[in-house]
Amino acid sequence: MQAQSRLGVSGIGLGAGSGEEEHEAVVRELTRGHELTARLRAEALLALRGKGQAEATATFILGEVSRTFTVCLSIMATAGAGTSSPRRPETPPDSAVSVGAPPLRAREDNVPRKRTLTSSPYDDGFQWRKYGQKRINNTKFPRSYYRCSYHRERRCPAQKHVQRHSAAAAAGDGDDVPPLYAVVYTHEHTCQDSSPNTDLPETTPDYFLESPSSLRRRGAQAGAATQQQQQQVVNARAAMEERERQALVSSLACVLQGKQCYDDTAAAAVGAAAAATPVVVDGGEGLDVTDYDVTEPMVFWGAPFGDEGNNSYGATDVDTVF
DNA sequence: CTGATTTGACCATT
DNA sequence: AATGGTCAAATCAG
Repeated sequence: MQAQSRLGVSGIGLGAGSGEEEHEAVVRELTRGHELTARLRAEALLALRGKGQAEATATFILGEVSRTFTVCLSIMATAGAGTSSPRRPETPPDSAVSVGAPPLRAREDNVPRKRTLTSSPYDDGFQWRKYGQKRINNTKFPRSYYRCSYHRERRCPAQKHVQRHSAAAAAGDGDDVPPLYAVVYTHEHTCQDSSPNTDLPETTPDYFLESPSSLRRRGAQAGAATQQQQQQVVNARAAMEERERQALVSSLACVLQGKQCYDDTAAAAVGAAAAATPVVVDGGEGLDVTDYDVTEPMVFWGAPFGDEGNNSYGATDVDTVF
């Protein structure tokens, strides 16, 4: 593919070019591979959506491939850190790049944010629920606001804002290049941290147990469910999710061992749980499928991005800067 | 019937 | 006042 020819011209052959050039070439090719893997992943997930084990297997394997690229890039970044010349930050794959343009001013709320540019903003391994959409000044496409689907029942604070990036799409290689979207993530997911209901307060507000629309509809009715009934619902959900998780673990164990898994129950559950359920392998070590997402290693959590510029993380960036 | 999405209104911040 | 972010009633979809 293109990568090979590029390797050739960049003189990465034995003894050719400086070490720094070689380093940059390797990073460039790894980045390219990472990017292509992300696109393949998006395509595969689209094609295999709802296909149960096949979907889970593809998710897992492509996640592993992606992770491999990530590890290599990480190693290369570490190796390159000692070089004398100042290195600009690695350019992550365009399928999930840290948005490089104008640094963002810290917000009052001090909420950690990360920005990515991706062609598959909805296949990030988490389940999201849209809660708003807004037209942003001087941009062609509206911005959509999403919250983690477990925002309510597990009080997961994760949010993301998705806005199509028109300039990047227009500058693409052709019609077959998928449009890019700027995604801003705020807060980390906590919905996978622990058993779902242990950290709920004794008096869990109705808000966290039932959907707003459902609450509204039932609000007029007299008999709201007792807290005990609500807790039973939470426990039941947690038990169901735990069963799904166990099924996913056993299925992925089959995959890891190169065996076909014929457990229908497991296979069925995998389809439902693959996207958002952390996988725990035998040693009890967390193996979160979502960690393999290309967005993870190339962006970071921490203090809000940047310390200057405007307060609208991405308003103008998305449509005009790229 | 229930959960998800849409969309205009409202609020907070600059 | 302008703008972005969120809320919540209305609506849609399975």
